Amino acid sequence: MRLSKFYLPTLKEVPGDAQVASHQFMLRSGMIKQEAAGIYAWLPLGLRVLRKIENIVREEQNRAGAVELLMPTIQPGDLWTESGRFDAYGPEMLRIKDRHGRDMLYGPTNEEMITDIIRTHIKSYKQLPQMLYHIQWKFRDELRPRFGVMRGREFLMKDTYSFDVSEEAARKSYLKMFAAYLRTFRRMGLETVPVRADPGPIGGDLTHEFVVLTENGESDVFVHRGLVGQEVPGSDTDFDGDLEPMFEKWTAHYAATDEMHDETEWNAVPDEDKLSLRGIEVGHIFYFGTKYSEPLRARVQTSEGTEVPLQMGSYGVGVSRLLGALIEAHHDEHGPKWPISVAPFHLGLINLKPGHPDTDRVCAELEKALEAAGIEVLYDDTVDRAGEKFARMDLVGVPHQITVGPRGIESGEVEWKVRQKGEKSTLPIQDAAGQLIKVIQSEIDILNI
RNA sequence: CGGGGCGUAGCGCAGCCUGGUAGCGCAUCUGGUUUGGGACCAGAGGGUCGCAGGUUCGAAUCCUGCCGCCCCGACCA
Repeated sequence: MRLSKFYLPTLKEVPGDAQVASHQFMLRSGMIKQEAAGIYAWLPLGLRVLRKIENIVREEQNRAGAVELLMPTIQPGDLWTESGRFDAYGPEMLRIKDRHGRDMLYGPTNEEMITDIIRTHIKSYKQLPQMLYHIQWKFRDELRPRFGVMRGREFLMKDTYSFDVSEEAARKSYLKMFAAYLRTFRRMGLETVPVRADPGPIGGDLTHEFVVLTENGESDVFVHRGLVGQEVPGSDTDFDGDLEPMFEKWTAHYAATDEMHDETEWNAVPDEDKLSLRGIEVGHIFYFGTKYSEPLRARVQTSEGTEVPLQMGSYGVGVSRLLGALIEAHHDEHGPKWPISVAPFHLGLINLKPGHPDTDRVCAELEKALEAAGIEVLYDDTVDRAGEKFARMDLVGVPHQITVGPRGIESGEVEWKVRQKGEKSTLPIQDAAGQLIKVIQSEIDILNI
């Protein structure tokens, strides 16, 4: 991608109303533009990252056996009256009336609708289990949106719903998602910890939050050190197999958010194993039994011929929130440091002297060779000053950056900077592309667990 | 929703107290000098001063109402 043809409105100054690093960088690097409190337009750069995150989430859902569908953002109020949540949900739910005066709403979640979709066609235990998900925009009219996309009112969420005939079967579905989430976040270069969670308005007894540990997250988290840095389930995981050992391993130690914190249990943890940090919740999984299937009359016949309500669970990932969480977890004073799997571009190519024939030629050749190998290149072909180009590339946060100028060409070299490490070195022009392809490809492979 | 603050050019802000028809920095455009880590000189364009009403000869400035946005708290993916 040539920068001269890309819409990348970067800002030198920090917008006044952005408090946290991730919000500031997202605005400054031209990823998003605020349109109202908690409502953002996704500019080209931001959308690239959003899509990458979305795709990782999608791949891992598919791997775990969930099937994608797409439900509407606007829902009829009827379904929510049926479940009793039309009144129970409160002012967080954006209610709308259509031209006929019918109650409609912008969906804050989809338990009712998915149950409606399932109940129409699923009548037998033989059709179970079912696990469906979609990645769709949600709206929750928060009292106080803040921190940019980390607490927006409109946000992109992946929500999965599982349907089983029995509690034991439902637990298996729950564990599939538990494993899928560990893989999903790790593939984005995030360290998350599953913590005991508050069921909240969705309800249920078996529930975990997946929390990214950072310095300035939203909530306090109390975690046993033993949970950090454990190996996540591999790509060879048999999701239909026994996931209990995995689950035990990840829930063996104490981990809770402040609202579920138990001082007595916490005090039993040896001091040297206590990690008291801030966390950002990026996923939340629930098993809630028949909470919705009962009122919505979603039932199946068992092998004994009796009729039972479906056992359900729901599983959410804050896709848009992950952008904020990722920047909070990986940045320095100049900008984000994107893990390669979610970076908007793999590599930034800086042409120090556009118009200089040799420099232009070398840049074009590098761009072509890299892109042919599947490397996503942001080629800065503008006539801006060098300093501005470097600062802007840092703001974009590309993992790798190469700089090409007449001086380097004379000595047959290009400068190569690795953002994560802040290291600079040089590469011979002749095999610069080849080496970069190898390095980037291996980095991609490392995260592609 | 309780408490606090702020709305003036794309962004960051001054001017408001003490009314006289809008300014600074960055960004943008033109010309020139520069050019290897956020340049310099000269010039230019861009604003119904959040909206509505009131006071006044005259309102960004004073008064009233409304809207929007931000912060703290309560609440939450």
